Amino acid sequence: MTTGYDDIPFFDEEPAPRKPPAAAGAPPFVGGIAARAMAARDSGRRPDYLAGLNPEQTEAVETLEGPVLVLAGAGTGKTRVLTTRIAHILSTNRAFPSQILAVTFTNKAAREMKERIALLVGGAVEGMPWLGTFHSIGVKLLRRHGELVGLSSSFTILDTDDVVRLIKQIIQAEGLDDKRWPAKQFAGMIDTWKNKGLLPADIPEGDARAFANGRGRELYAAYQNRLKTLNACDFGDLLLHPIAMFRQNPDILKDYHQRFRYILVDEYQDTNTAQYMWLRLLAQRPKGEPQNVCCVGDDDQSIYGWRGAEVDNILRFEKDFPGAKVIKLERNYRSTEHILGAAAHLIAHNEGRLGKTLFTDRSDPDDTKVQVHASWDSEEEARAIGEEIEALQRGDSSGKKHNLNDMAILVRASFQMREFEDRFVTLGLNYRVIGGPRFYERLEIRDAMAYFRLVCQPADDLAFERIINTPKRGLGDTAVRSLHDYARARDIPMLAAAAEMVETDEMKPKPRKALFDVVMSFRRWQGLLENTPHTELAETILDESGYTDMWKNDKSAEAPGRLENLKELIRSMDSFESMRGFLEHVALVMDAETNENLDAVSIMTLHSAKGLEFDTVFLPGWEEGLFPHQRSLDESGRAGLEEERRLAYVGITRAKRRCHIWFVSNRRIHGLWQSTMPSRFLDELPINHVTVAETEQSYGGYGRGGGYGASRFDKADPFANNYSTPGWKRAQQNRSDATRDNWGTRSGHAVERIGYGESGPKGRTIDGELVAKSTSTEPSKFAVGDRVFHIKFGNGNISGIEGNKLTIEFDRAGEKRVLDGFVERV
DNA sequence: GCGGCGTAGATGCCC
DNA sequence: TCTACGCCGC
Repeated sequence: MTTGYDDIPFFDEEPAPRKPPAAAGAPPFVGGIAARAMAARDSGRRPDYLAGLNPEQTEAVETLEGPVLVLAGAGTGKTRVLTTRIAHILSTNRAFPSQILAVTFTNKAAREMKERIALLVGGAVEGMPWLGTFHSIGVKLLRRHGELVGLSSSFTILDTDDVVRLIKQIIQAEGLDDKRWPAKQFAGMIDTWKNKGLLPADIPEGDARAFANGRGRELYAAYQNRLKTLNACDFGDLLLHPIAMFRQNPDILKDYHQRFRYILVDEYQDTNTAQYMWLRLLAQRPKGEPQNVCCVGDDDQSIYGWRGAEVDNILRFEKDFPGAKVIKLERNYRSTEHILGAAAHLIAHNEGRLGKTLFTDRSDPDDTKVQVHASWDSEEEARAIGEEIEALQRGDSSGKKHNLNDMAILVRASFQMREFEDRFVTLGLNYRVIGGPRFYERLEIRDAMAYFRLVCQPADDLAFERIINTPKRGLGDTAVRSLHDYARARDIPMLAAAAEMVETDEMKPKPRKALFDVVMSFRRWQGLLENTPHTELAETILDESGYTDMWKNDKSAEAPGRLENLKELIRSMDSFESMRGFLEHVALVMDAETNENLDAVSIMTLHSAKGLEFDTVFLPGWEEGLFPHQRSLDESGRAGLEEERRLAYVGITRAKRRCHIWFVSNRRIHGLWQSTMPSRFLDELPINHVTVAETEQSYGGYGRGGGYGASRFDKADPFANNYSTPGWKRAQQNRSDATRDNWGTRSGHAVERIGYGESGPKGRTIDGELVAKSTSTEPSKFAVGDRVFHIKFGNGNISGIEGNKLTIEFDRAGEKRVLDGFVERV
């Protein structure tokens, strides 16, 4: 039994776990859990949290010593194992929460794990300081030890947009043509190198030569230097700097070795080389000491090879960690036999697997086979899926009505979404789109953040350049260029240069005055940083800088929404302790809240569907070229095909009860109609778990065999229908044009765009929800002055009505514009 | 400082 | 075919 781990010396700022006044030699307590666990043990009962685990899961939870690889198939209770394992470590007093390193890939996963652990151990564990994404843990390490790699603790995290702008500057500064050598492309190259853990000195000759006439390495080095002077990091650095820091400072690494008694990694199949190196460093232990590393993953769900993930990491685990125990979780708790059978048969076509086969022992009387459907073109596909959804909504064969929330359309590529959006808007069917640009990528949010960044981090030149003339202050290109030159010549940040320059007469009086005002403002705000509440400061900054006024004076349609977003930004700062903490959050976390009260079909890519599950899943677009995607095949050959197949596997295994696969004969690609072949994956589905849906449409007869030969799902007989005539197509076109002007016919039809910032293809964003523009002229069922209730904002009074959009003064949340469908009269 | 026009590019989007 | 972006002209 361990004792005394609370006196590890090196984290002064972090309160050591409280040590209860226990008798000498007694184990430390973690809240009341230990007591409960011991009581359970002493009474001969297993602790509650172990109840209900199957034997493999139990083994994965209880094998705490030594390296463990848990191969957890889709729907086999992976998260449960991870969280229970942590709960088990905690409640048996093997470690304090702060001694467990648990890494996830997404903030969402981290959040969910925290919540579930809290549930398991009765909420008695205050947080888990080292549970987070690779990147957020990287930030934490760098805030502590950044000076060892040349970063002060206030460093900024740049997002891809900042990075591209910075690289562009460097390319230009090097006298290169930034059109011939696009910054975006080079940013991508740097990202690839960093994923592999390569610093400028390490990159392969060929790579170095490939860009800017052989100056790739030089530019990469210049970029890294520039980051250092900016006191900034890109995402890759959040992994690479800690690696360098650990390598150069073995004593610090050793401290962390002592600290982290247990290491857990989720989604191990998605780790890239840099993450692997990072993990190896932290997982090292002196000979004879157990490496308590537990990696959880599924090689069959590795779908991020294109962004540097190395499936090899998981395939090689037993070699990397000698003596590793491999536990397979194959008992599936999610899907029906037919769905699992279809998925298993498909994925069996991949080579180089560790080999798992999912099974379920729950038989389901109305287990339906996976259904394959054919449509003539993508428009008909959207229509057919829409009908299927509405049918389920009305009630299935047994009369059961289904919620839209239990259905999802999972596409291979985001352009496929549009067709569904168009269709659902005309149907008035609620949907939500998940993915795409994020809240923090909105223009106004980025501007505001630039102000905050510069206040917290005066060396942040990128932020400075972003806002120096926003709002317009008459500090245009000329002024910025001379500031830039001045700063470069003296090797000081631009804000500092500005402060100096206003003391000289290098500038004309007008810009000089403007610049002087800016400099003084920033001085003032910096002075307020320490002892003003940060939300108040944020508001002050946006008001005094004239930024709020800029949007207030803006007459464009987006302006009110942007002001609303700024308010939302400030509101969301409330839950953070400081402005710095908030900045970090926004840099790392980009989640948008979903409105769970809205019943809506989810539309998302297969990639973003990983980890989710739905009763009914629609998988459209199973055609050669789209799925598997041609580019994947071209770029990565067989490996690419296998990754595509894993993607198909992920798609099918998202379904709990019903899985509908669709393919079309004609799809518009880059604007051109092309006739398409059914995906080879269709032929890889087992006939005994799949049915070919009889076509409901007038379109007659795919699957008649013959013709093109190879596939069971052969192309439709082009003469069996009249949809291919130019006239028909024109009619279709007219129809969709007409609907485009009049979509949102059903008042209150709600569309939620999660993660989408700027207005989507249509409509506008009101309070984060993209709302179909309604041309409805029917009188509102509400009247000005009505007292209403909104699930998120509470009670309020209607102060204005415009179609189906209400302006409401909420008692607590202030003025909001919401759709009438979201409120009810009280 | 904007709007109009021409051009390139058009998987995936985590942190 | 659609779009996003950069450049140019006012």
